[in-house]
Amino acid sequence: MSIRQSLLAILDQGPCYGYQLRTEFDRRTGSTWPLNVGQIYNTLERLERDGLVAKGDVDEQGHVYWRITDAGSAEVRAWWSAPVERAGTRDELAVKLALAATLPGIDVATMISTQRAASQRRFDELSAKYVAVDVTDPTSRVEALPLSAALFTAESEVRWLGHVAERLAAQPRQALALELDTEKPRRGRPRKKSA
Amino acid sequence: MSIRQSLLAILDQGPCYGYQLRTEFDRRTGSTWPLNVGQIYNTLERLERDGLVAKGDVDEQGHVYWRITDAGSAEVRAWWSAPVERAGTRDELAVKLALAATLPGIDVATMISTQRAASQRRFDELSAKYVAVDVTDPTSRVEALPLSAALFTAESEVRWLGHVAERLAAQPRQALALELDTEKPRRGRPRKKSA
DNA sequence: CGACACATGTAACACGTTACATGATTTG
DNA sequence: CAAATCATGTAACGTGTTACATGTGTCG
Repeated sequence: MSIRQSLLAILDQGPCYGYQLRTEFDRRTGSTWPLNVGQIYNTLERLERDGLVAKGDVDEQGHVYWRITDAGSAEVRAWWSAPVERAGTRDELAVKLALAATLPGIDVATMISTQRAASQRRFDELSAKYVAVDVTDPTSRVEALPLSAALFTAESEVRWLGHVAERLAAQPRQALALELDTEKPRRGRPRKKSA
Repeated sequence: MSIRQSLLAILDQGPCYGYQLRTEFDRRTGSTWPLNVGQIYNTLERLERDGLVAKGDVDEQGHVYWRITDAGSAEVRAWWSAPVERAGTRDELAVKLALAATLPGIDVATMISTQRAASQRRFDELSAKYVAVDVTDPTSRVEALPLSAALFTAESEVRWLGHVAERLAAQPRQALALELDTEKPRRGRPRKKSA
């Protein structure tokens, strides 16, 4: 959903052709999340299908311009004014840890420390890059934003893993482990729970 | 990729039938990320296609059991031993903010404070739930893990937004804004950059 | 000429998501 | 019987991702 919205937001500034959209997206995100050019054309077609953009003129140089529709602009306005919702988003690490903690026979402690080391390493790398940002260079300045996002995420991950490790260590080994439920439930409507 | 791996990890404990996998996933994740039952059967077919699971016996009650293959087990082992990679992951909020900061005419400050308020609200809600966890209740205990993950994420988000707001406030208004590049580049090989 | 960047597109596929169809079984 | 749960599946669709085909124009 992120690419759709991004292209739409850029097109809301004025008509663009496909390749240009890639360029614009790239310079505005510090080339942090490279975008395959083909993806642009796919997405534009889908946006057109949904009535959010329209295929416009072709200029002397053969560039195919796309312009946003009113419906598209409305969607962009909605995007800017509404916060990004995180509820319900499956986070691979969280899922993985939840399973590691509840499946019998998994060495959670090792898993956590491995992950923690990786996250810490990532944090260190990002940290080094972040302090190296040159505020006098526009390109570098733009990179700072995505960089800081990743940095905060990594830091939080490290702290969360620390927190979890602590909590888990305080509990009897495998206190959370749940065997597979081999008891075969009868089919049919279950008995009313006795209050 | 998260569902695939999850089902595989559960199946690595022993054969399960489809509906059971849903149940197992649910209880192990505190029903935090509800899984449509249909998804299970889809995913199982795809796992079978990839040779990671095999359709096994049907028991007296008509349950269709699936078992993991050696290749599947190997994949599970690999999953447990390797850290979750975050590099290259597009984060909608980060992308959105990067665009908000670099597209002219967007009120970044408002966007940030709206988002910050939403994230803070979410943090507060999760916080309340987290302190209400009853460690004596197995179900509640399991919920704590996903809850804490979301909690740390929300907290980090709030802090990041604060950080960004601060940095942005310290700069001249719209210092990052980049106009659409309307200069039409000639096609063809570009001139060598003059060092 | 050859390499390379600019530029547009297509086709296929991955995973995740939902809606729907179907039926068995049991409780109230 | 009706409602609810257990249980299996199918079909369609959404976004994102990649590989590939194709062509233009310029620089060295």
